Amino acid sequence: MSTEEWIDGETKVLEAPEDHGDELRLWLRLLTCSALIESEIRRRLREEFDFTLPRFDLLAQLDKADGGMVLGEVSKRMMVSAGNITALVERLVDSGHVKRTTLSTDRRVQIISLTPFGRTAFRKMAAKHGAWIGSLFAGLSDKDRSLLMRELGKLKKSARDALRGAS
Amino acid sequence: MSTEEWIDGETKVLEAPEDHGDELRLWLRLLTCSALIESEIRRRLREEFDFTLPRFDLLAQLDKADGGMVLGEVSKRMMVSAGNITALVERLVDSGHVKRTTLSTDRRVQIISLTPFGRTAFRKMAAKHGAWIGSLFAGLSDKDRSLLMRELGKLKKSARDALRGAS
DNA sequence: AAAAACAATTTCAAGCTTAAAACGTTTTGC
DNA sequence: GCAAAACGTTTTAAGCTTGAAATTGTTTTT
Repeated sequence: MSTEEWIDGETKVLEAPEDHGDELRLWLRLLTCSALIESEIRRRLREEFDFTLPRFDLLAQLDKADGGMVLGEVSKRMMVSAGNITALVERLVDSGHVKRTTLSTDRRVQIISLTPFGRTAFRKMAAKHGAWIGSLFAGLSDKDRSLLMRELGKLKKSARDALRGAS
Repeated sequence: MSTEEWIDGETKVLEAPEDHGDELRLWLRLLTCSALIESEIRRRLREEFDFTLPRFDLLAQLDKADGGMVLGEVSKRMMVSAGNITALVERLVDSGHVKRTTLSTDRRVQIISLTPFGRTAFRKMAAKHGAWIGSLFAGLSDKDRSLLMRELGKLKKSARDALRGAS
């Protein structure tokens, strides 16, 4: 075996890893973690409160914002399409958790907010939700958590940067 | 302020952090990362191949398994309900990517596998898919990736352990 | 002030997802 | 051998999700 051949072999391994195997495995594991936790949260919300995760998420957005929120803002924060929000809000209004008003100065704009009933219901669920998440993450030390937080921050930035570049 | 009060205050902070704020922020960030990456992958699959992510994922499972796969196995590996698979497979059979056969020794069991067309189509998409993931993760160093992999491994274990304990 | 551009939301069609019930099929226990 | 339990899959009803087209309302141009 000549030196050239050997170096070429190494070079290929080092400089042309075009299969992205590491990244794919990492992505798959990230997805597994999300799916595992998310499906458990969905199950418990349904069993204990007869509620769905999208409904809970929307209420959570409204609980953070006082004075209500414009539909478009809800859509952006929840990272779902605008059309999605329409039906979701419709059902939450029906069930009495949310009320909607049209902005008087711009009649295109819908503002939604929690009803007192909605706020009470949300607070009750949120307390349990926090405990569930707590128990699912209980196997991680403080160090693990802060490490994970930091690394996910880097990933978020990496993905956002890639999106900016692509669009 | 008495010593008792002061210690009690500290103790509360150290031993009774019942709001789970850290864990919730971590969970939210994990979700943000998944959603960001997943929606981009969905978008590109649709734009470049007119394909959906669930269809791609199912093909990926079949590509890994040679000799086909039992429906129940597909369902478990994809972490989706059995009823979901039925319609998904139906559409993939219609589009010619997948073929299905009934196991002769147990007529309850359906085995599905890639058609040659399906395999070709999948391989083409998978190559692109790998590159997309690669670019979305490009901002992470090797060190970051291995760290993230390890920490997500711990999270996976933590969540699974919590699930075992709860059920 | 028309006309055109832009904006926020809704509607629509298609597909995904779930839990629960139903349907055949196979295995188990007696 | 046969009833009952277990199993793998499909069906069903309800809700979620999307992108694109349509609707309605506002602002900008001309």
